[in-house]
Amino acid sequence: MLKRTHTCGQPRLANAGTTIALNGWVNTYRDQGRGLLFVDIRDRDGLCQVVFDLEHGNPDLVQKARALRREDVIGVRGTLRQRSGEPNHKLATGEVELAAEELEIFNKAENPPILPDDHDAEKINEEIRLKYRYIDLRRPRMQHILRTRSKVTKLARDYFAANGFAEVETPLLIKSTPEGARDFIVPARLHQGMWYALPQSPQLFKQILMVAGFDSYIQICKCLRDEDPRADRQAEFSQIDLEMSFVEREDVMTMMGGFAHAVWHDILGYDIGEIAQMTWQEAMDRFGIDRPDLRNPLEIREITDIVAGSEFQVFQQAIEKTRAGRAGCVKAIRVPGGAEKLTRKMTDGYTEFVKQFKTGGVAVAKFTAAGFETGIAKHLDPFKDALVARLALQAGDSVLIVADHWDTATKALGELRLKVGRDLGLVNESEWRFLWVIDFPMFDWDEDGQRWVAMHHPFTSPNPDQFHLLESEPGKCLSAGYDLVVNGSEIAGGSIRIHRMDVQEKVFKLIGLTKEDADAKFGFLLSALRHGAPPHGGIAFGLDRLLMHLVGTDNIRDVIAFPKTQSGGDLMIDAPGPIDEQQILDCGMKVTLIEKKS
RNA sequence: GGGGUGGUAGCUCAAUUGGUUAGAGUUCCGGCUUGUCACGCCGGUGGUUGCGGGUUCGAGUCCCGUCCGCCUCGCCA
Repeated sequence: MLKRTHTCGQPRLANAGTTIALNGWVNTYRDQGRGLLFVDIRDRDGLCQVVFDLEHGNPDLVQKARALRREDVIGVRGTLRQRSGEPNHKLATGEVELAAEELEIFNKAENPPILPDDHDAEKINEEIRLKYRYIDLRRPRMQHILRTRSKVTKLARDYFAANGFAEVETPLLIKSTPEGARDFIVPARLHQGMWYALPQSPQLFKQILMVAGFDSYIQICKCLRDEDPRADRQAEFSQIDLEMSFVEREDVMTMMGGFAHAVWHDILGYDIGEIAQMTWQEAMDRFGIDRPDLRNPLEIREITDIVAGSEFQVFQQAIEKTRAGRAGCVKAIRVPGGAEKLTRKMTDGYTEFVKQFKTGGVAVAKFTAAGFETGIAKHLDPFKDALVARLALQAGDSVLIVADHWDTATKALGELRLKVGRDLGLVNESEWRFLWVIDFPMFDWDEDGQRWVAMHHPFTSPNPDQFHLLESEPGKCLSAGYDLVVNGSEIAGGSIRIHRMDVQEKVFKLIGLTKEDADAKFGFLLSALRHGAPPHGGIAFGLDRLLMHLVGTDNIRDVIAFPKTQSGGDLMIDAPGPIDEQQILDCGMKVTLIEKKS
């Protein structure tokens, strides 16, 4: 085999005059006639121009090279020389070329269905790219992304190892849990009729590792949740998972903040500085979302108290609503200069937009020196002075108003704020705005189930000063959870855990888990808590989403080597697929599909 | 489970109101071409219009069903 002496991105003018060899794929070829042929050879780190000509090579060599086609795999040996033509400044190797003296064709390639060309890739149907993922991954962009991913995981191992963390693997075949996402399940052949579940996270195992005295644990692991994917969500995803003993909230946040700092510094050369903190309540009030994008200057203000006396039916009806113990509300966004910037077509679109969040629409009014104009102006005029003060209105602004249940209005305006910000170009895309969101509520009231559900997960501890609310007013009890948010995206989330059994039992009871159920599902955890559990807490960093930010993509499939589609399929290996009858029988089962109702 | 959108040559797209033999660029194949680098010039191959049914003298186009991709709501402790 003709082995390489360099990779294709390496040759420089300083190497000119030496004999080198390259291995790689034929990226393109440019045949200039019988005596001269250019071939760009590509490997993981770049392109280098190879020249076949009659001055350096013999006629047989040139003839052999003329048969080369895109994606053939070759080895070339020859003399590196300065280009006699113009240098190509688009290539790192653009000043030199390899004058070929020897060519080995390792493998002729069939005419490729797609080419590994970043220029084309944006246009190519993703379905085709996923089917031929081995060609798509040859693209420089994809090589860069997956190598960045590798750098990040190495950085994580180095950073946490330096801080005394031990990497411990937790099992993939575990037991189904009642709370949370739908589990992927696996039949247990040796226990016929019984099932394993694949882990949604190593949560309970890492807590038990704390009880087991490991003190500080890290794992870069796969997590599996059988729920519908999104652009930034896959059923199978990776996280950097850690847990620490003898710590309080700030200790975990400091440790993880340090990691985020290291990642942005080492990968992007960017100093993220001190990470700000904000309570969940403030985030919801000002931004309508628990992961605010602070690059967007628009803010939400509640005006329920101001318009409480309004005769406007929409306001009245909203205020009279109650749900989950919260009164309905009227909230507004001031859009600076909106009177001119927001067209009728846009504001009509906004009403359609918010309907998907189950609210009726958006009321719009312009504000001028003379007062409110258009839309619901006449309903706002009676409250003009108070509204001007509350919203800091200036002539030329617009106000967007939603009146509904508290959670509906908050969600609708939170999403609308993002959309208006994008539409008007208010977001500085080159900025990084990090934020810790803290003081989450322990529980959400589930209207359908008429019970409390854990907002984070049921092992999250209340904040130290909140224990007394656990039984008296669970709805007001704040947790010791924390989310790390960057540019409106949650990239890490965790909490201080409950380390005392009596507290854990109270929480289970609150979320409607009977003692028997709790013992059956989590008996091992309760037992562990009785046998010397240290105060502990942890956090998990979403590796895929982290990479999306670092490489600048809004498609999670771009940062996963072999991702799945929205229907959970792998188009390359054509999974999922059927299994042999015998495989089913081995598990003591037979399969009967329930017919879909039409 | 709901909403939206798309599927035509290997790839990216076009095709008027339902009307001739479904076109173009590119890949590929052949020829030409000694300084190109998204090389260039000439010629050629290439089609179950996702699949199944229906309406019609006639369907890529209209209707019904179905499969697949993407976006999204629900969901994601």
